[in-house]
Amino acid sequence: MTDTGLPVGGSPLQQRLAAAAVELFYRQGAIATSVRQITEACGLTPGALYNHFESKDELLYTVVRDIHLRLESVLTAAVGAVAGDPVAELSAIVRVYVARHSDHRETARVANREFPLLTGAHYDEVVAIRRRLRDTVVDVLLAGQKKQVFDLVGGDDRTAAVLTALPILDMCVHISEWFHEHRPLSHAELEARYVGLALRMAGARTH
Amino acid sequence: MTDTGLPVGGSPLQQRLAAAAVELFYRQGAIATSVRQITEACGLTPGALYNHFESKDELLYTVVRDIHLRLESVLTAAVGAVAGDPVAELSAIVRVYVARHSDHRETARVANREFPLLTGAHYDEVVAIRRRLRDTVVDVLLAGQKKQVFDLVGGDDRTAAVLTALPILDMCVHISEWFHEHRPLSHAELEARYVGLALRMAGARTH
DNA sequence: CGCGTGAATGAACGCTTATTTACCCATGAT
DNA sequence: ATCATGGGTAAATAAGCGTTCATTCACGCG
Repeated sequence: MTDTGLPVGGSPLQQRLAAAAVELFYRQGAIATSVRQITEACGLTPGALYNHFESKDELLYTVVRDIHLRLESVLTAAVGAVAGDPVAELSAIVRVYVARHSDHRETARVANREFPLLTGAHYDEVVAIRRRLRDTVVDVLLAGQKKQVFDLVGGDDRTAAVLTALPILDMCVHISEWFHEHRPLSHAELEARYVGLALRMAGARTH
Repeated sequence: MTDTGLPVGGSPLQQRLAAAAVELFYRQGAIATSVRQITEACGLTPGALYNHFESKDELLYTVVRDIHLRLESVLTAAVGAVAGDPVAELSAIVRVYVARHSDHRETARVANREFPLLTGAHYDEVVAIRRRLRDTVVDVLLAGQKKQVFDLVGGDDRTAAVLTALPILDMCVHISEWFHEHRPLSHAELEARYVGLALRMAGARTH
């Protein structure tokens, strides 16, 4: 199963347009990318886009939402596979995030940088997904704290868990900002190191 | 000494224009902000901007560069004040970063989000500052590793130090993305928790 | 064969953009 | 008193934007 991290729904041409849009959004941002550029990348003229998407905004929404949903689906699968063991759950979360933000950093970066451009219900929907993603980590940390396998900085309340979850996610998400293929580091090794960092941040008991 | 984190050089009107630009760039991004909006915020018409800046691009460059230089100056002062003690140096770095990215998060966010828009020599100059900022952290980690007060994840080479410095900076920098005043947390407490996290990540010996 | 349909086209729309230009007016110096 | 100048304005410019429109083209079905 090859997983490019790109949106998968819709007709073949919708997929090609979405892929071209992601590529361009990644390189120059969504605002600076014109409908002309997107369609030209598919060998079409501007008007053709409107046979497949309602507007440029709806294309952006589709792309950003699908990337988020895809991450969520991969994440819940990975966490579910080791349910009940907070250390394993946190490790799985970090591995998924690192993989997606180094391997598919174009899509990841587009989703994270451009989602604030969405408006109204579209924005709310994506923000809700992001909150669910964050809460997944918070819940794992709280469960680990309760089982005394974690020792969070700043106490054992929810605030402490949030203020540990956010930095963990921040450091993983922003791999996509600096990761370049020429770095002499395999993805597996990067995952291992970040898992180590996250476990330290959570105060995981070393045994 | 009130420090807004805003650019300070230039004539009074240049400062007002720069401050208005930062405010607008923060809320809607530099590309989506028009010269009209910037000058209107100062009670002027668009053409007036060109009496004080060569172009919109040069205004962006000035703003972004000055914010970076200001952070660098504050940072080197804070590190220099505790030179020789890696734990204190790392703590000072994190405190400066947390303070600037929660207290002055408008300027911080503008600098971090918009700097890729710069081109040519302007871009190179800002990237050079950012590299110096990063290397400051790397050097502190390496010094601490050598003195055996740190125990880095992944060994004691420079790669291990870089791969610890980047996550530490990432988590600090991106406070500006989620920090809102209504969070029930004082800046001092946020600093303390982030210092705790960073020391854990560096494997600081607890004594 | 002829028709319906989905999809692409090229041209135009109305609007906004950054920037330039010509002009005007106050201030301060000679 | 005169003049230069810095800094403002309104207006013009050229380009680009997202989007719409009438038209055409190619294809599958009765």
